[in-house]
Amino acid sequence: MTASTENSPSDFIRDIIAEDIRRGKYKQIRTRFPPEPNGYLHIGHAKSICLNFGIAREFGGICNVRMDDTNPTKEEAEYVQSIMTDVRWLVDSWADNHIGGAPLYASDYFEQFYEYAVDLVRTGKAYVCDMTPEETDAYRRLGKASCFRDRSVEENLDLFARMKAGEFLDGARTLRAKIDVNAANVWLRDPVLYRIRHASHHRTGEKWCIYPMYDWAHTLSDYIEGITHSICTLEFEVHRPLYDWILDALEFPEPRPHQYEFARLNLTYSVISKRKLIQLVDEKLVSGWDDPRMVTISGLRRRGVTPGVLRTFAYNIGITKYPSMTDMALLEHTMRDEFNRIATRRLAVLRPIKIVLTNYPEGKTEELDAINNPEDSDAGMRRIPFSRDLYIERDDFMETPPPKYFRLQPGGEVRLKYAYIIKCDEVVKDEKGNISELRCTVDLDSKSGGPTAGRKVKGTIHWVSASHAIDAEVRLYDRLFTVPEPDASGDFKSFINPHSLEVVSAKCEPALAAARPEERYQFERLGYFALDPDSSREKQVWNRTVTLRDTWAKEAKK
RNA sequence: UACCCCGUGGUGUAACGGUAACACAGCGCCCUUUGGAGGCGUUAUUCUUGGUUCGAAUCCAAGCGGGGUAGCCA
Repeated sequence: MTASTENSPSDFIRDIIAEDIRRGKYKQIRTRFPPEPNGYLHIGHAKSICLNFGIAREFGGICNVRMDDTNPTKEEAEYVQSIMTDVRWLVDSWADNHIGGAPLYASDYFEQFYEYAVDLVRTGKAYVCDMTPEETDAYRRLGKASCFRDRSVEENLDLFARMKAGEFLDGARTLRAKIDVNAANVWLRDPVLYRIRHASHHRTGEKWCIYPMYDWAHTLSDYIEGITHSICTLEFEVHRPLYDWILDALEFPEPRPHQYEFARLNLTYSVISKRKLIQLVDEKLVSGWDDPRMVTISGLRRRGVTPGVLRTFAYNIGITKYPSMTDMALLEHTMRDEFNRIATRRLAVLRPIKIVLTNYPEGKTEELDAINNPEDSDAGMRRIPFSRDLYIERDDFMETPPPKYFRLQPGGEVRLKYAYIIKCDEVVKDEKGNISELRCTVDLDSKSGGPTAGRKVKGTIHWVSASHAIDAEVRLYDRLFTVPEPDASGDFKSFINPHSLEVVSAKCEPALAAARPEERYQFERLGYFALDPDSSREKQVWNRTVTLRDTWAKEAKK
């Protein structure tokens, strides 16, 4: 039994919040999820969403979704759409009443950011700097003051206004905070607050040609929105003194927001960084952002992963400051655990081999009872047609089996799930020596519920009636990479798993014709499957979300 | 190099000064009309060394190891 999201999570951030509440520091908790709209959301974002929305719902607060759109050269409206789709899908009924009116945009605060910047200049806490980017870097590394550091307030005010008015070229000047050029923390060495970019912004168009930097925009956005706990990943840890400096410099009253950092998610057999995901898409190594092998939220969704799985996974991995590497097996376990409870069982044969039951009447069809979900008595029963000609899984027959193989073999018996015990009498081969069909006899008394139904037969296999089966395309997905840490050494793309997708033509039991995209299915003995959006009325397309645990595969390897 | 952060079984986490717990993975057994699920069992000098304390995974110091930052990206 795995802990579910109903258990209240506990971590160092929630401890701090609980203490803040106990001391009455804030009237209401307000968190935020601040993606930059320059790519699709991935499973690492899912961790952050579960954290921020989880806190909002546990502490009766609100979580804002805010587009951090301060760099017009990288951001696109297309991404805003995909981000909101993913957030809403993940948050759904779990916490949708804790969403703070969505989405918000940092770009909506550009005017306020500018006014605050003017305040800063006026109080002598910021100045316009004419150095080139290279000079700025060099001086910062040396802890040397810019030669423009001591400009008068009047000159700074004038220059900043003219920056805004568009009088200067890209990169010609910046507005910098006047803090401490010698500070041990480089983010305090007079960081840039504004840069000049004559570029069209996806929302403000041509209105601005100066754009705020992350620290300035983010801190002020948090303050403007009344964020209480601004939670980000570890790489922003060294920015925290700047975050606090800005709040101090503007003399904002309490209650102020506070920044806390946690470790981002690392997952074995995958790459999570946006930069690498975009490479996979651009170089056509996957079919797109929503390729079911991608750890994007859209990819996982298409693969068949549910919001509940992602939430439980987030709960299972916890929140810490230790940069850990989570085993993909934990994600897979979370899927199996959830799907085992909810998935509807069906029979499907992925790689069919035909069998003929020589002593079963030609033209006869029986309807056999089958259980929809042994883990859920409310799921009920269905009937499966049975006849003389069947398909079974190619893997479920071996001419010369290894020890402990207890499926079908020449002269051997096996039980057909929900049906009869059969015995293989003859292996029919084509001219090339490939098996074309197996001829078997049925123990007609051994039907489930029949006189010899209790006979001990070691193996039970799935099957489907040949004349009743429906055809479907099944996409068998596996891990995208062959090594646990694809980006640990060298080029991650050289570790792509060539077998991460295999497409087969399957034979499915007729009940599957009524399958619904939102429902999860277990193809018995094979794995969990979900309908792909590529499905049409004529032809279903199934995605394998994850296989069942397979202890035989392990045994066979020995 | 400087500064910051982090070190608990193979992995991820818990234990909040009172004598190491849970999950995953692995291994073994039982059960099974899914080789699934389930059940039972099994695996630990808490990085090191000092210190504080009746008592330290927990507090302090140093060392070692790992990560992050040093864009006019976020």
